[in-house]
Amino acid sequence: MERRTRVRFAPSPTGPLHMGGVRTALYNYLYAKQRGGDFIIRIEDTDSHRFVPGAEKYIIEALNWCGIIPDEGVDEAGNIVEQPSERHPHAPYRQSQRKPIYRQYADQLIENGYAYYAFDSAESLEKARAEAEAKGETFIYNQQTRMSLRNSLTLPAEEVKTLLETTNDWTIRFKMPQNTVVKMDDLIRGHVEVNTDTLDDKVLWKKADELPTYHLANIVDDHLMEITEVIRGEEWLPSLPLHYMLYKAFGWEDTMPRFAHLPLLLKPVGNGKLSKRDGDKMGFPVFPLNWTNSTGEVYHGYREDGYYPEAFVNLLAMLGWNPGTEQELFSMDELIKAFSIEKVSKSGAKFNPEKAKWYNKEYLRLRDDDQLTEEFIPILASHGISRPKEIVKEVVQLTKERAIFVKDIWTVASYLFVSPSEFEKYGIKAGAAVEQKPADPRRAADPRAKVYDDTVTAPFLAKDVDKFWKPENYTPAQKVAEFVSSYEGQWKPEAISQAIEEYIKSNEWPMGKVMNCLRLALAGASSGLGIADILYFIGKEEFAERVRFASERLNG
RNA sequence: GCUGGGUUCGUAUAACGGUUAGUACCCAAGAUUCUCAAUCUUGUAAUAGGAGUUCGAUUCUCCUACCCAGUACCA
Repeated sequence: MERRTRVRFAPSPTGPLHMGGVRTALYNYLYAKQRGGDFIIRIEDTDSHRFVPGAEKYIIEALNWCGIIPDEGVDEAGNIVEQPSERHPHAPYRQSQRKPIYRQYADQLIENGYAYYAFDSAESLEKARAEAEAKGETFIYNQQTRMSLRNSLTLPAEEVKTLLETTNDWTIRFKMPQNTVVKMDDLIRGHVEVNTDTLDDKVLWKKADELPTYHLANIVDDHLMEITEVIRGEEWLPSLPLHYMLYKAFGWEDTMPRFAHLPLLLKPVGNGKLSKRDGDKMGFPVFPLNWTNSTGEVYHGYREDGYYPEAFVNLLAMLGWNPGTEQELFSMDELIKAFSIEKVSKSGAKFNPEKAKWYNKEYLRLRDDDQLTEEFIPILASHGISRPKEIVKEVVQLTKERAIFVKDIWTVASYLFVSPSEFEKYGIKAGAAVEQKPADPRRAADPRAKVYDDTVTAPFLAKDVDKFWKPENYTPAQKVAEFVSSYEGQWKPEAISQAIEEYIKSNEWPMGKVMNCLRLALAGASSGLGIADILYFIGKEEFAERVRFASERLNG
């Protein structure tokens, strides 16, 4: 009979969830939702030493921000469920609180000869490893070595009994069978075979803290929670044979979940997987949300950097998966429809921060103007500026195509609100909007490029001053300012633009140079919005005033 | 080292034995515009190497190289 699809995301609360983890959660979620199944959250905190306060909350909040809402394991208030209920029948969902469950399963394995007690001290094993390494070998606790170590297979039954009763640091190990080929199937990688001789006798349970290790807890919980597919990171692939053997040892082969091992997320340049350090070093977030570690260091999050959750989810979905069509923009609902685990690629995906920005740009364009305006007003306020909504909306409509993030609208339009004469007061840098382009690493910088000192001409951009603030340009520009002051036509950008152009043409001035010179006076740099657009927003008086200020500052 | 996984333009990927090897990001050029941005058009650029199987291999097999993961009483 067909079982209801149930998948789980099982993070360990050892720190903030990074984007690779979010992607794993996302794929699980998409898989479940497509099949009308359940997406479950389970916290794997069997290692108390690595517990990090706040990590669990962070994980839930991050998933929530992304719109990845668990069906089971997390309650409405965003807490891990501790008491069973109709909706959360398998509570608690935190492994540390499921402590009483596991021991019986470890015992069952011992009774049936699939596991044994091991009394070797951590020190003695470490010593054995060091000795093997000195000889250029690797020490493995397996069928070859276990008969010469201290465990219930080698010690007399009496002694085992005494040790179990009197000592406190023994473990239960899986008795990996000899020379057996484990045949496994992975939804992404296909058929994989491994000989058990290359595997070791993994610790399943530790007396010292009365807790199972990952392997035991994971299999037991997946079984009890009726998980049908395990979708997890590639780093687990080497453990898959052990997990297969465990299902077999428990006699749960009939309900064993199917497995899918996801490729890793790699750093944008160089080799290796994406790590938390990479992001801040290369200027992109690695985490969904900001995270402050115990030493007060802050790691950037996509949310705080201005990404829309829809864009973040979309870009994550496309990292290692594609629909086989040329569609790139997907809403969550579209992802749920289109997703297929078979189309997940096998190889690791290098993360491309430029493409990430592109996604956000696309989502920003898709935004409704009113909504975008609401999002921009607080940013404007944070720069000390308040304007009526209708005005802000017009600015937003005019500039949104130049922005990747909502906050960019400020960078691109700040001079519509603030005169260059007050740039310093508001912390505005002329030409900031065009200066952010990163250099192409494939192209060497031109050594002949002229270097300008912006501090000399501030708030006006030095290289533009050098190029456009010349008598043959600013004399006409000043005339245009006079013309504008007496302009009585329709107050629409198109009409204003037409009038100014006609005026310049009638005087046979060079259009481009005069316009750029004007823009320098109005915006502090020769790049930016159209002159008529600027005038439309700042008004005639301000227009004249800015030209006067520029003349005063730059002439002579 | 050993075991497992992987390898198509710089990046993400498409082509599941037959294509002029496609698309997107990036980059460049042109068009447009008062500049920049946007937009449109065009362009640069890839099957890691070597053997085989086949009428034909990006695709199947093997070898080599390189990359990644695992190799804990961590997950």
